[in-house]
Amino acid sequence: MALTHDEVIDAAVGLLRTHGLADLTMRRLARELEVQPGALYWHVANKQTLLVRVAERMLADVTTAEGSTPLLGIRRIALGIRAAVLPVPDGSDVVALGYALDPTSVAAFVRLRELVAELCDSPATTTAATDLIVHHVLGSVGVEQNRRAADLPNRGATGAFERGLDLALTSITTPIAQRSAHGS
Amino acid sequence: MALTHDEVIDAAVGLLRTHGLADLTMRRLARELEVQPGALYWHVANKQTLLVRVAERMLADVTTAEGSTPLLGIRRIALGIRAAVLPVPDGSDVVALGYALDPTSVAAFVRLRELVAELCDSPATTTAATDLIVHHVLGSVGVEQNRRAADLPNRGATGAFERGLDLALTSITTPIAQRSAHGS
DNA sequence: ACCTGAACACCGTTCAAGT
DNA sequence: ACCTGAACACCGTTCAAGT
Repeated sequence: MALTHDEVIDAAVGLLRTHGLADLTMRRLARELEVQPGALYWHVANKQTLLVRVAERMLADVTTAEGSTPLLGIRRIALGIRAAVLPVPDGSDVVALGYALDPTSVAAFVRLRELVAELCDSPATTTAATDLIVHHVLGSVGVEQNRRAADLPNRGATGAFERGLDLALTSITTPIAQRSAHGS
Repeated sequence: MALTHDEVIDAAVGLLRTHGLADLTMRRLARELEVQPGALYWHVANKQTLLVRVAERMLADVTTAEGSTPLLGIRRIALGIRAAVLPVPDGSDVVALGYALDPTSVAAFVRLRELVAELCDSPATTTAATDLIVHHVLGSVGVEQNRRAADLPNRGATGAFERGLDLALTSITTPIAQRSAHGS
């Protein structure tokens, strides 16, 4: 019975989850699915777009349920994304690629931006604030995952992440009144 | 005459600058230096540590000169890191790896943290704020570089980056008084 | 001390040809 | 429509052996 696109993506996520990016190869994936490597290219254009779909799938279950306030909703989604990506080796690299190439393909990112917009006074500020939060989430996870892969300690990473997130959130709720210096 | 460690790193930076990570291979590097691939392993332990040295070299010339105020100094270093990394394809990936594995190996990161510390009331806050800034810089550059590599537009990227940076800086100078909601 | 030669176990992608 | 077989042009790393 014929292979489907979804089976390919599911197998790719499984491979990433258990072995990391170094072992998520087209050839290994083909072996897992018991087809020849060339068969995959009927279902996906190339490895890059495969990875974008993998990112989508990884974040598909992040809850975007209504919260009491926009700020709490933002916080919950940020924590949700972190929780979804952290256990998947090299997950932050894959999701960062997806965010760069197609930020609207992930519901959690779209919902995050909507909630941020409720607290911002212009689309430009909304974009800047959303990016700040997403970069912090993916950057933090990336550091943790790179260190883990190199057998380095991650002491206090969760606390540091949450403190950084709160700083970012503080800046969104701070009126334009107290603005810091603008150089050059 | 014998190859030196520095010649290897310089050639690696050159390869990255002109062709990106996909073409920065140990074999290609060896060809460039007119040696056999195995020869490189006398000078570097493996590709991963080579990349960490490449990151160091990329940021070696970022100016950490004294500014009038800590805030302006932070801003200048952040812009300097961005300017150094942006023109090097996949530079943000390489530097992010370096920041994760050995954040003290880059003078610009160390100086950035010192300046942030002058505005923070605890080491924990200093860490969170420094990470927030670094993640924003590298995340922004990463998005731009991934999009460029995929022939996607980067309209208004510089402005969006600076707005995000200013949000992050605002949060540092905002007293603990006006703190945003803390959930769960 | 520094490098070559040669091997080992892999890659992503393409494409004629099969069913 | 979907896949095989086979090829093309590559990878990182190791290590005996040479100088």
